Amino acid sequence: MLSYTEENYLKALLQLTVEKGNKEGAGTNELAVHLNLKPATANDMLKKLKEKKLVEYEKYGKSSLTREGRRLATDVVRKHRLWETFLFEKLAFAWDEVHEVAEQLEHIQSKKLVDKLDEFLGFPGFDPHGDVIPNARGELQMRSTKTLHEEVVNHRCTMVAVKDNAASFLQYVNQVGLRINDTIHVLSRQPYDDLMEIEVNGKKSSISSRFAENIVVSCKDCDIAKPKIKSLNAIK
Amino acid sequence: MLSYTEENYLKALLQLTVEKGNKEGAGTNELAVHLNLKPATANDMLKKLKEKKLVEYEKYGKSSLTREGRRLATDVVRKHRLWETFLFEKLAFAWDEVHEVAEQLEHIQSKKLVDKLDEFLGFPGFDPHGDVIPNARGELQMRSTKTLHEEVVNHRCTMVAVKDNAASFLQYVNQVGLRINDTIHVLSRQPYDDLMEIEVNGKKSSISSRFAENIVVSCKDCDIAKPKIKSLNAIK
DNA sequence: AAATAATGTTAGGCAAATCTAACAAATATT
DNA sequence: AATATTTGTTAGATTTGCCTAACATTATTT
Ligand SMILES: [Mn+2]
Ligand SMILES: [Mn+2]
Ligand SMILES: [Mn+2]
Ligand SMILES: [Mn+2]
Repeated sequence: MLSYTEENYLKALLQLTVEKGNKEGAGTNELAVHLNLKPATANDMLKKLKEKKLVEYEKYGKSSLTREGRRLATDVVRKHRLWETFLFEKLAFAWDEVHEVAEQLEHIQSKKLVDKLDEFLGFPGFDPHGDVIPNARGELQMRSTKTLHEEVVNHRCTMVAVKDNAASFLQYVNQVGLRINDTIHVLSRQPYDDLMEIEVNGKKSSISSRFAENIVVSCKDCDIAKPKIKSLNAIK
Repeated sequence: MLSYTEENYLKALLQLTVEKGNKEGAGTNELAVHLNLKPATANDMLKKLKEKKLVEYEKYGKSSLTREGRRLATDVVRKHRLWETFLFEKLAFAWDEVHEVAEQLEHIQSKKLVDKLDEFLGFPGFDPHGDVIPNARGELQMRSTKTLHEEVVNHRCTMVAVKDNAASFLQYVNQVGLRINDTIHVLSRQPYDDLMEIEVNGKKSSISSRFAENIVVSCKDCDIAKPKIKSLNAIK
């Protein structure tokens, strides 16, 4: 059985590696900053989790999760996102309020509770921020990581998720009138500072590059331009 | 802010005093047994909670909650019972499974969550075991503490709650076919060992005194016999 | 009243998770 | 290459919540 604290370290490592596509692993300081702790503390825990065979750690190297560590971390993420969905869908929390409470709820230990909750919510695929909810087998599907910042002028794309879950950013997104699944029309982009003008539901807004980098989108217009079939291992 | 552990001590004291009508307070050993800890540990915590003005404690004396301690403890009980109701009503948990999970959920800190949950459940008055759910102001109403064991032969009474929340007892109650709000007809009682014969929903069962002592009932037949109005402070 | 049993307290210790301060290694800058 | 900066490690200390073992007090029997 993992402690509340150990679960948080595993989750942090998952976010710092797999989710960010950072294949080499996370550094001790990086981990400490992410968890709001001192590097010395993170260092102790990395050694402890290595002992438990949940983390691969070598002195002065980058750390990453073992298969077992990743499984456990994914389960914490699954619980986090199911609870966020519950709070949002059933208890009418705003999307900028769910994360904080889910940080606590994700540590409740009861297989049955998670499965029943999943069922009660109708086996949702995504949480209120558009993030994929891992399935009961602990598998986490990856999704488009393309951001609005990379979108082409004149294309119409769909907002699928937000990258930053901080309440301040989410409230700002609300203010702009953007919601998951909305269609965004990119009207223009200033070459100097990448300031974009967009239109959503008939409303025009100017958004900074920092803002645009935190909106994950998918775009049919782009997909048509690219070849549809990525024939990996086609030969052989 | 209270720790998980401190909350458990306050809740234990509430259960050992107010709920059991034990006005003088609870002893250190008693508290330790209730929490599955050693007396030395409970002793440390009593001193700590006295410092925080949540508990009244004197060396070699009985301990009890201060007004503030009682308020906080009642809030934990409120959360526990709301979560039990959620698990039972919304997630289809059996009544013998809810307690264990609620022991964890009761420590989640979010005023908004509790209020929203209460609303979502339709402001329930009782949990799946028939226990009163304290209101949002932290007030806990008292209810009948009369047990089936004290019931009169030939009377018909209503099962309002169970005293023992252990899964083994609750499953036994299921087996007898008893549920909250069922009408119990007391058919007979053996003077030697108080073994009772009862009838519920057309089904007859023999129950031990130990069993009967853990079924809380209310009885119209008895209430009619007694005077209805208890004129406290009638004079003056 | 004395002996016994039950209950409660203290001292000292341990493990988990955190910190600070000093030091070491790796990386970046000049 | 030398220096400076960033990153990582170690040692030692602290807090919380728990324990055991010894001792003290209170309650119950005889
Ligand atoms: Mn979140
Ligand atoms: Mn989320
Ligand atoms: Mn319970
Ligand atoms: Mn209950």
